[in-house]
Amino acid sequence: MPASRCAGTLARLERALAEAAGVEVKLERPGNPAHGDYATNVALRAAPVRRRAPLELAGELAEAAAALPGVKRASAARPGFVNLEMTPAWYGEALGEIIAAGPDYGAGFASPRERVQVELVSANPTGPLTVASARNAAYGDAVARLLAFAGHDVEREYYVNDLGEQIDRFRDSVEARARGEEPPPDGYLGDYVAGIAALGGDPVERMVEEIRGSLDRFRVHVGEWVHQSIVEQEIEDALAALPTYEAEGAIWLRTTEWGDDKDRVLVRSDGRPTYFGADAAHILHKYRGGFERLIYVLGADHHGYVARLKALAGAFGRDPDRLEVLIYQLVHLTERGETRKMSKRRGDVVLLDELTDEIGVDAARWYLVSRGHEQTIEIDVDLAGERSEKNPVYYVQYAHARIAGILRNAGSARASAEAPGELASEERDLVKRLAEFPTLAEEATERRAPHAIPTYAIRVADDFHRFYHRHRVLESEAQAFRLALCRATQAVIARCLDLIGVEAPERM
RNA sequence: GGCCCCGUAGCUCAGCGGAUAGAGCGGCAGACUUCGAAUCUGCGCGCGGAGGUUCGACUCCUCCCGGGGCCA
Repeated sequence: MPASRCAGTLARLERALAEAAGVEVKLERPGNPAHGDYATNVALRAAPVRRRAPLELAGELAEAAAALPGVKRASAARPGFVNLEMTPAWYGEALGEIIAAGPDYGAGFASPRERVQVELVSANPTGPLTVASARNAAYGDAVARLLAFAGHDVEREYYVNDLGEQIDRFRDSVEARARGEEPPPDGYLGDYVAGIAALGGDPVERMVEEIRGSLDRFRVHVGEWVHQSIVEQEIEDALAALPTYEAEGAIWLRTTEWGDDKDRVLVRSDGRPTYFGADAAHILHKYRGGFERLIYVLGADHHGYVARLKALAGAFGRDPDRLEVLIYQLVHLTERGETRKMSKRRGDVVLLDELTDEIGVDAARWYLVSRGHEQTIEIDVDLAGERSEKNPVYYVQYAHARIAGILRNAGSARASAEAPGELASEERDLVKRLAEFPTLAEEATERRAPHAIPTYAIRVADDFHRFYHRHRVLESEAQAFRLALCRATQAVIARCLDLIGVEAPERM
């Protein structure tokens, strides 16, 4: 575990304690208020190394901690915790730092900064995007936003599979509609086919434009649209750069050397590249774009691709760990308690556009990203609309709007982070919550786990609403401090919402 | 047959080695002449099972049971 590189008041306290203890310190918020503002198990972890009794060591560390600036009281507790209580001045300092950082609070923790490409969605352009792609988009885009917030140089890519049997079938179907005929029996039957036919021009490019429109409305802005037909022109270069071998008339890559369970064919005996061959050319294309880290966002049905993609990175002489494949579990749709089967070809799918029309972009993005990506999501089609009213996203947005209202009423009144004496427990809880944000954002980024953001945002809103109900902001003795607290809370909520592609309204 | 994901409150899910396991929804009972009630307050003997590692396990390891998926 690398030591946290986070700036911030909390991280500084951790570093000071780490110096005293000789091991890394991670402070946590104890569930029990009697255990103080912060606690650490550092003595328990250090005791075996130091060959000391944990409680005794904790006692010494507590003594050292008590001497640190900002620490009001420090005590040891069985079996070896060190509990800390902070001074009002420390809270003022912590809040002041959040205000000073403004929208950049918690940002810029990437080390080293890298050029990163996130490939997301990449659904076949044979039809509109479905809710399955919606999860890919919501998750992949949130990861990309976190990486950018960290300070990386991030590009979003959509890989357009514009070759192959499905594409031929799609073109045939559109052409049939254009002639006023039914699509062939194995063709695409959805209503959108006639719409594409009416537009004229290349059906695949028309479809790609539709997809781009859907993603833009979903606030996922793809920078680079890479076509398979273009990328495949680089396959000769890829073959030259890879340690291939020939067998049974085909060209192979020994992917087993990098942990795949069998070698893979790049070019068939008849000279046509396989899908894997196209992947090789595609990866070469990415490396030529100067990316130091490649991230693929794929559905669980693609988990078999992980080993071979990483093998390609290794075969190109790159570090396989810098090619990440993020696998998210699938979205299941239920209707009247029954699992609904979808087929893009048959046209009986639930579309991304339908989902956003039904419940709105904010609720859809929140919902799709608030579950862990390794968790299957169930969407009940019947309840989707109703669920949107119950969506916690509104709870969080309401906190933001409520603060906006207070700040409007405050006019030009002075805000100051300086603590006006002893603070109420609700004020301390809120500051502590906000102080967690840099660590939380860094962990969410490193784990590629954006669902931690909405979970945290609910807690922030929770702490704020509680504070609001028990204390007046305006015309109170502590008005200046509380206005600063409001501003900091609003900034953190806005940032959380932005990281998952949700709007932060001034009014609701 | 091999591989991947998941079993936590009635439902949907957080929790990724620490103290008394938390939210939302649903249910019950309260709080608006006060900065926005889309809010707040109170009510919950739940970690699928069995071993193991550890001072300490929802968390890590093994096996079993159950659900979903991929490949063969």
